[in-house]
Amino acid sequence: MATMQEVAIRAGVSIATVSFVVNGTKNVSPGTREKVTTAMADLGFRNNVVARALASRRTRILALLFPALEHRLGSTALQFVSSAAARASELGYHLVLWPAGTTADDLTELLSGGLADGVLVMEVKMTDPRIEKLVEMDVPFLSIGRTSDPSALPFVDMDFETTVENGLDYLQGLGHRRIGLVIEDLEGTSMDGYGPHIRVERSFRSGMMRRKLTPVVVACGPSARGGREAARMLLEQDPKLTAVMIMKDDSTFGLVSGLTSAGLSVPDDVSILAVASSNESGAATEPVLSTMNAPGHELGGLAVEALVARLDTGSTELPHVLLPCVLNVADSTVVARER
Amino acid sequence: MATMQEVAIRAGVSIATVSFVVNGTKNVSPGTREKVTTAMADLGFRNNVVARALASRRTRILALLFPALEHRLGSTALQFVSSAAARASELGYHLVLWPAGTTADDLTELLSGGLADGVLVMEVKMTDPRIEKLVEMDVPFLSIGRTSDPSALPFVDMDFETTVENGLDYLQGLGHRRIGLVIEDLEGTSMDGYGPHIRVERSFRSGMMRRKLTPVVVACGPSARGGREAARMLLEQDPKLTAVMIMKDDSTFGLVSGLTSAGLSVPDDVSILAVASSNESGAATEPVLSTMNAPGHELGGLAVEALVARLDTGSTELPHVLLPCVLNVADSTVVARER
DNA sequence: TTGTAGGCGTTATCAC
DNA sequence: GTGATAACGCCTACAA
Repeated sequence: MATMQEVAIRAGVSIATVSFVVNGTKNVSPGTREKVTTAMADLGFRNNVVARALASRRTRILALLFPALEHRLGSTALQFVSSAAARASELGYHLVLWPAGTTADDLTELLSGGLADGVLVMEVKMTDPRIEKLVEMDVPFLSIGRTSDPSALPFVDMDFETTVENGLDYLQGLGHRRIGLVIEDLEGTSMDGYGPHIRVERSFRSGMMRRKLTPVVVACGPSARGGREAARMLLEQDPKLTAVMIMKDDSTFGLVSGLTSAGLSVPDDVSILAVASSNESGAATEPVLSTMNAPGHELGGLAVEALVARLDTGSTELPHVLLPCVLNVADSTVVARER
Repeated sequence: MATMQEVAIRAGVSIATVSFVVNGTKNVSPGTREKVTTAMADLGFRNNVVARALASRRTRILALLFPALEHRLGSTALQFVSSAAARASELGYHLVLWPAGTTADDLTELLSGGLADGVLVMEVKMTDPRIEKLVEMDVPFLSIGRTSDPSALPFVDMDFETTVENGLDYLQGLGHRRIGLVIEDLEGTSMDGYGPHIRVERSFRSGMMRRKLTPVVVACGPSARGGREAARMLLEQDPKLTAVMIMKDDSTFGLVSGLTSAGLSVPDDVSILAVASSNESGAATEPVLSTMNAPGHELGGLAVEALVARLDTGSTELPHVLLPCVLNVADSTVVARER
């Protein structure tokens, strides 16, 4: 790991010149450029990220905050991360994942050195201390998901309203009129107030009302057991239910098995539509689930693009990107049949 | 974000003194320490990580490389990451996840600046270019998992041999003699040659032989479909199978359903033992699976400890830590019944 | 116990 | 087109 100094000496030029060719900051005559590049190659020069960061106040590093570690990184989150990393790389940035707690303390510590040029925040809650901290510290950021009042903040997010609406349209088109919704039970957890569930429930209720239908909503505990319990509660509220939308991948199997245990067949008696899911998750169940796939891939790329645009161009406009899930019909949804 | 300089001025001391109290590098009289700390508090001083890194050639950052992004981060990997992050934090380090590709190129770029003091490598393959690169660059690292010849390298890993042995003991103790193994089919993928599957298969075969039993091994494709297919293949090889060990969480449900479709009941006809799994994964199936839980939590902590020990004490000894999975008996394993 | 001053490896502003 | 040369913010002998 040679330094610029060493390269400069070997190339017989000044250290400044080396810097110019490394960064393309200024015009350098083909001759000296040649000398410098071969010197770099000979010495195996690698620009020192830390020194560069100190001098230029930019690292070309993007930090992706995720309170990970509390629940598993689902396949949609992974899609998001991976496409974000890819896009960042294309744009000349590096993406690192920061397993920061939900609190904002140790976050401060790292950002204060300018270790990252910008920050992506995942798993945003309706009111999120991290966001507040970022605003306070004046660090360029972009959130995936929205706080309760996101109008003044840059974000990309799933368009839950449209997603639910499309889902209801689809199910209604199949003749379903008694439709239930299963969402995750996050009361009392650190994820209480988490946006998606709230937005989905709200959209579901209003969408059903608008259709003159009665919304049946159930909160679902963890894992398969939670799903089975949800099935029981759903049937308790409406024994004649013919369709269920569920936004909780790890409980979907339990839901199916709960319905089956109750003597109902999926999809013949009850259709199931998994929301904010993926083909991969859908394939894990039998029958293969019809899903509304989370646009994790697109959002990841868009998030990075928006953030980098802000960084590179200094553009100050606030990106507000909303993408709905896209319907993928498989084997768990069929035409409604009265019971 | 005040600088040390500013703090020094406000406290009426030299910048060096501030540095001493910040780092505890030297003794400082209670009086001046007091002045400095209040000055820091007043100004909201935050140590600049980048500057510190440049001057001291250490960042107190640990990079965790994972080729993530190719398959989802399972719950055991997550356990690992989260406990590693926690332990790092306790030891005064920060853990960042680096979604580096399997290749070693962009890895070089970041490490060359000394951005991370040390590196943890996950998902190590039998022969791994990243490891080679790290050795070449002389970056302190520790791998989770082993290359094919790890004797000269520091690692922590699951003890697959013991795990399989214990699993076989347990099943044999229940009277099972016709036991199958399902492992992931990684041929031709970038994970081909990946250690765990190879080690597990090897241990299984030799363990069965030693018991004078006939090993039945099946490679399993992705998702539930793969599991069903695996069930078919297993029964094809031995229709009288009474137990199956499976190391592939996302296909376990498919395995169960495949066996069920074949008219076999789990666990009455066939016991199932999920290896390198977790209670969480086990609960996602019906019946709840007996599992051999991956020691992800312990390994995460140990990995960080070992790496930090090497960093802080300059200790040069090579940690070779092996931990077996621990058996958790649930509802999918019962006494063998002849068919 | 505290202060002085010379780096750490780049970037960037001026001159030339 | 190139080359000095201050920063960047902190660490750390070495002095005092």
